[in-house]
Amino acid sequence: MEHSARQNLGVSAYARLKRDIIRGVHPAGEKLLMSNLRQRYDLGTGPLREALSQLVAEHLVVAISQRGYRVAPMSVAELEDIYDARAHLEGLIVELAIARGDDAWEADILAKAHTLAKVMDVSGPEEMLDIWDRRHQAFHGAIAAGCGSRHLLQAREGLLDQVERYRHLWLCETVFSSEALEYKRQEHAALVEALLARDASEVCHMIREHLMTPVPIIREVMKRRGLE
Amino acid sequence: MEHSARQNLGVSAYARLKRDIIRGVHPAGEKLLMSNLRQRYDLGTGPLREALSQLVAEHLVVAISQRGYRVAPMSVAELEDIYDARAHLEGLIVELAIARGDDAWEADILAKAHTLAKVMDVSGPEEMLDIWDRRHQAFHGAIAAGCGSRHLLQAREGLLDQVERYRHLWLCETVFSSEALEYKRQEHAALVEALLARDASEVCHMIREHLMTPVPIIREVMKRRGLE
DNA sequence: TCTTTGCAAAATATCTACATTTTTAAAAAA
DNA sequence: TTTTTTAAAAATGTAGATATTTTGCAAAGA
Repeated sequence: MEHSARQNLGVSAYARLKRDIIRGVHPAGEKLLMSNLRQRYDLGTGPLREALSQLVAEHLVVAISQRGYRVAPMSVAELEDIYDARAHLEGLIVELAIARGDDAWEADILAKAHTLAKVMDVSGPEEMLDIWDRRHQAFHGAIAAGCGSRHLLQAREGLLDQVERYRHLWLCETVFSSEALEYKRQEHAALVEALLARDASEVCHMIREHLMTPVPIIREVMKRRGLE
Repeated sequence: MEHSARQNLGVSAYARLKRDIIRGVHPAGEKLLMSNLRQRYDLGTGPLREALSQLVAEHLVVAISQRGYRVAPMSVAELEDIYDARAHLEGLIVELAIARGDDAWEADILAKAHTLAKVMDVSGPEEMLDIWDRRHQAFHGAIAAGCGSRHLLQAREGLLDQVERYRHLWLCETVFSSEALEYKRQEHAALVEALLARDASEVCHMIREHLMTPVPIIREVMKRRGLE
C-alpha cells in the first residue's frame, strides 16, 4: 500500500531546476546546457526537456528553437511590473475574501498568523529562512483562500512563481535582520485585526503597502549586483 | 536570410494538441495514449511529452505518474468559477486601462472594433467562426492592453486558455445565429462609447455583463451533452 | 451462483543511448 | 579587417530497452 508512488523523473527534475533557478544557482540569462544539466542532476535529456518545457510555460525559462534553453532574464522594469500586478490582484482577491470568507477562514488566518509569529532562530540561519518563508506564504495564502475562486488563486500562484526570484533577493536581506522581522510582525498583526473587522478598504490599503515594501530593497540589491 | 526558422517538433505538437483539446477532438477526461498520439500527429514520444508537459503547466492536461496523460476534466462548477474569476480580473484590468490608457490605446480599440463589426459570412461557416473569434479576441485584447502591465495581461491569458474549451461550446452556438451576433455588436458599440468617455464604473458593469452572458448558454449545452 | 483473489500476458509509460541536424567557434583565405 | 571554410559542440529526434500498470482468466471463497 505504501510503495511511495514513484514519480517520473521529469517531475523531480522540474522541482529541482525550479528551486535552483529561484535561488540563483542558475542566474538570470544563463544558458542551460544540456550536458551540464545532465551531469548536475544525473538525468537523461528526456526528463530534463520535460521539466524545461514546464518551466517555459511558467516563463521562468525561455526556449530558443535549436538553440536550447536559457534562464529568463531579470530586470528592474520586470520587478516593478510584477509587484504592481501582484498588488492589484492581491487587492482584488482580499476584497473578495472579506466579502465571502466564513468563520473557518478567519480561524485559519489566526492559526497561520500564530505559527508565523512564533518562528524562532533555533537552528542555522539557512533553516530559519526556509521556515519563516514557508509560514509567511501560508499566512498570506490563508487570507487569499477566502476569495473562494480556484482560478483566481491559480492566477495568484502564477504571479508568485514569477516573483519568487526577486523575492529571494529580499528574503536573504530581511530574514537575518531582526528589526525588519519585528516590523513585519507588527504589519501582520495589524492586518489580522483589520481582516477580522472586515474593513475592506483599510485591508486593501494595508496589503498593498505590505506587498510593496520589498521593492526598493530589491531594487537596491539588483543595482549592487549589476542585474539592472 | 529567410530559412523559415525551423521550430522544434515539441512546439508544433503543443500547438496542434492544444487546438484539438480546445475544439473537443480530445474530449474532457479522455486518456491520451502515447501510441494514439504518435500515430495521429506522426511524432515520436519525446516531442509529444514536451508538448504534454507544457499543457500540464497550463492545466489543460493532467499527468498521473506512470499512468500517462489525460485531458483535464470539465464541469459546470469549473465553468462558473472560471467566468467568475475572469469577470473580476477583467474588471480590474479595464479599470486600470481607463486610468492609464493613452490616445494610441483608444485608436487601437476603435480600429479593432471596426474590423470586428465588418465580419461577413463570405466563406463557409467554419471559416466565419475562426475570423469572428480572432477579431473578437483582438478587440478585447486591445482594451485590456491599456492596463500596461505585462504580468496582469499574462494572468489574463492564463484564464483565457482555461476558458477556451468552454467558450468553444458557446461559439458554435452563437456565431451561426445572426441575432446573437447583432446583439453582441450592439454591446461592443456601447462598450466603446463608455470607454472613450472613460466612465470606469459604467464600463466595469458592462464588461461584466458582456463577459457573463455566455454562461447560461454554455451550461445548457453542457447539460445537453451530459458534461455536467 | 456471485464475488474476490492471484497470476501471467499484454499494453503502456518511461528512460537512455545513439544517430542526425544545427549552431557555434576557430582557423584559414581573401 | 572581412569572409569562407572547417571542426567541435550542442540540440533534437528516434528506436529500442526497461519498468509499471492494466487486463483477462481461472481458481478459491462466500
